[in-house]
Amino acid sequence: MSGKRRETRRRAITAHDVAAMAGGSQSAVSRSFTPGASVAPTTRARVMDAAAALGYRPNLIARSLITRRSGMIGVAMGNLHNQIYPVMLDRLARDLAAQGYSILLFPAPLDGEADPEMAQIMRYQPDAVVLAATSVSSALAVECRAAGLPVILLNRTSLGPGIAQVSSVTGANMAGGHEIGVLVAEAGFHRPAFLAGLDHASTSLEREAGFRAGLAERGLSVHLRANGNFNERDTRAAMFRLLSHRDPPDMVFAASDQMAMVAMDVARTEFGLRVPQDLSLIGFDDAPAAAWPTYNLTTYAQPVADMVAATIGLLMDEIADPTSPPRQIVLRGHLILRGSSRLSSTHDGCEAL
Amino acid sequence: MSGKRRETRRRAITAHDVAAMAGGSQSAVSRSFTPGASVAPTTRARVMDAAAALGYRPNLIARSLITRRSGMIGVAMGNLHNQIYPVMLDRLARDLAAQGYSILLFPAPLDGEADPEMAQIMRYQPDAVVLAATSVSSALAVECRAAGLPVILLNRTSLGPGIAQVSSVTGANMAGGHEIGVLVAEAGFHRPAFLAGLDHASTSLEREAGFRAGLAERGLSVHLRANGNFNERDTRAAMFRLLSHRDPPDMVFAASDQMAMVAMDVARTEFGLRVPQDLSLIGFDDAPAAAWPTYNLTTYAQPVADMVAATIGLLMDEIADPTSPPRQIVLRGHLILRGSSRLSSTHDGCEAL
DNA sequence: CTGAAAGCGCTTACAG
DNA sequence: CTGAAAGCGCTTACAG
Repeated sequence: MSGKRRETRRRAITAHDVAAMAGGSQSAVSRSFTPGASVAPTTRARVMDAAAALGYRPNLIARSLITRRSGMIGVAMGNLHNQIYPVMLDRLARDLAAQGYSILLFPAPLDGEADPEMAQIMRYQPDAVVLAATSVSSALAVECRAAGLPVILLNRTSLGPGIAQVSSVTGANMAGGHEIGVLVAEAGFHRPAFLAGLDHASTSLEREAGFRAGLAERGLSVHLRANGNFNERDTRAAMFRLLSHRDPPDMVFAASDQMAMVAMDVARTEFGLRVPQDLSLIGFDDAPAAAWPTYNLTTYAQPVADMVAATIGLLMDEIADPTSPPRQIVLRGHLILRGSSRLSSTHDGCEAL
Repeated sequence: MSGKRRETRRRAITAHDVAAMAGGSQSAVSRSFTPGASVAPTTRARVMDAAAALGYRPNLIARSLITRRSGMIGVAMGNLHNQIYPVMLDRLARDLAAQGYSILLFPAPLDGEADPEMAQIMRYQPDAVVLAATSVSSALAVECRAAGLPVILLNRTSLGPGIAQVSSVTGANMAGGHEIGVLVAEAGFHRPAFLAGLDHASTSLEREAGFRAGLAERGLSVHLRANGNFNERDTRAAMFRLLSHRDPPDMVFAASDQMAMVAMDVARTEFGLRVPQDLSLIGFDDAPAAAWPTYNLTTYAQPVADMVAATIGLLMDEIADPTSPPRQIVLRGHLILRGSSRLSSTHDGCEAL
């Protein structure tokens, strides 16, 4: 009768089955599962009993076709090897689950264009999209938003045209870099170096800009600069160049903890330097390993929990009203002074920025 | 006319719109997007032109309702703080994407029961489920499989009843532990300790069993044992207990690299021990940080790429034919001798196991 | 409070 | 090769 393919995947239990068992209509079953719908309590009870007996749960795919709400949030994430991202993803997934949303994960390339794959994700009709990867173009983000699909950039901002047209949540990259720059200058360093990430990444650019501004305020400037590009290989090479320089740096500020840790390994192992006696190192993020005694890394801690909370807040607002104006949220973190740097904590921060 | 709610989310472009523009039926549009469907090349060309002009892409939610294939794979993952899991997830996501599948991510609790949340995921009708967390019960896995939903356990096996009813992919935990046990005994250690993970986790149990067997073959046994439970706090406490013992271990084999690294930090920082002169440390996984010079950790490398490939292979087989018998795949890795342990590499492996 | 009916956007026999 | 029609499993006006 039902000329099924040879698969034995048994036909799923539907609302009709429950209706038959409970002695009601399919509509009644649907209403019983809809909070606030008008059903007699006795009817709902009968339906729920039947549903429990049959193991019925409404099919969310079918529901989303009619409600135009999938309950899924597309998340694009590139560099899962940088500890801070799994930490964010974990938090995001748990907090979204608490609100009844699920994550459709989209692995973005580390470099290059991710837009085609991104378009594929949209075919699943996510209720919103979180972009925590640099490889999805700002242009696409702007386009999504124009089409009424909420987009939140997490730990990045949009550069270029349309910059203010899409929402973002970031740590205080500029302020953090600035605070570090000021402290470094005040601590008496003379040859500060910046270990940059990818040059098109807002995180790296903003941290560098803040760092340079902070140094400049105290009459210092970046002595050396090299690109680690947020990956291990380039970071190692960059550190080799910096430390092989005829006039090597006395401190290195890395655009991420992940790079700072690789930098420390190179300094210690390949150049026999003591940290912080011979070289001070500072990172950014407060990745879990930064606190491990072996690294004991001075770093500007990003407020991950707050960032995720803000992301979800924006998400919910924009889902509720797609016309709500985009917002750029910048959340202050705090500097954590650890043993990898000779720095005093006397500085009182820089509220001015 | 179309009494939309106040949201301005503009009506999506559908196959009807494309049909109207291309001058054909909605069926023709659908066929044009279905590889191998019978459409005249000229018709398909007209449709594709119109689709491109309108920016149309078939709605996968609607498609999956009728095809009963969602193209989504549910992935339950618990401990994203253990580096090996993000690495696996990244690989899994990229390899699945290459086959046209997307990941619906489900953050499993680190301990306790994840079954209710798991049931929620199933409402999205995933084509299969990958469980890489210990908190989803084997009972649920068996149940899914009975219902025709393919389930693959990744980096864990099913314990208890129904053990052979669900597919799994693991590294050679037993063989790896065994190889380490034999080498440790041959290297002349006298007081080996085992730093265990969660006692209900198959990974920890199998690695321990192998280790004990290897030691026993050479007339040695585990001198001390403590539970780190795969988290930092318990691991630190466990190491304090082991190293404070009146007769402390001369080597520690940890059930994961993540624990081994915490153990190394405690040994060095809190007890002033030199590694490996005063204490040898061995881990399991070959997490990225294990190779970093600071840790330079001897470890049994899990073949992550192979494990992911095998998982996808099983997935595809079981999706194609849900009646195909479950398989348990165990993939050999290899021991990587690094500086954290005094071990010789003369041992020739243990093919017998 | 309830059921019959329309419809979400597709795929797929079915009959030309 | 093509179009009209049924139907995937739901939600939601609509009329009782």
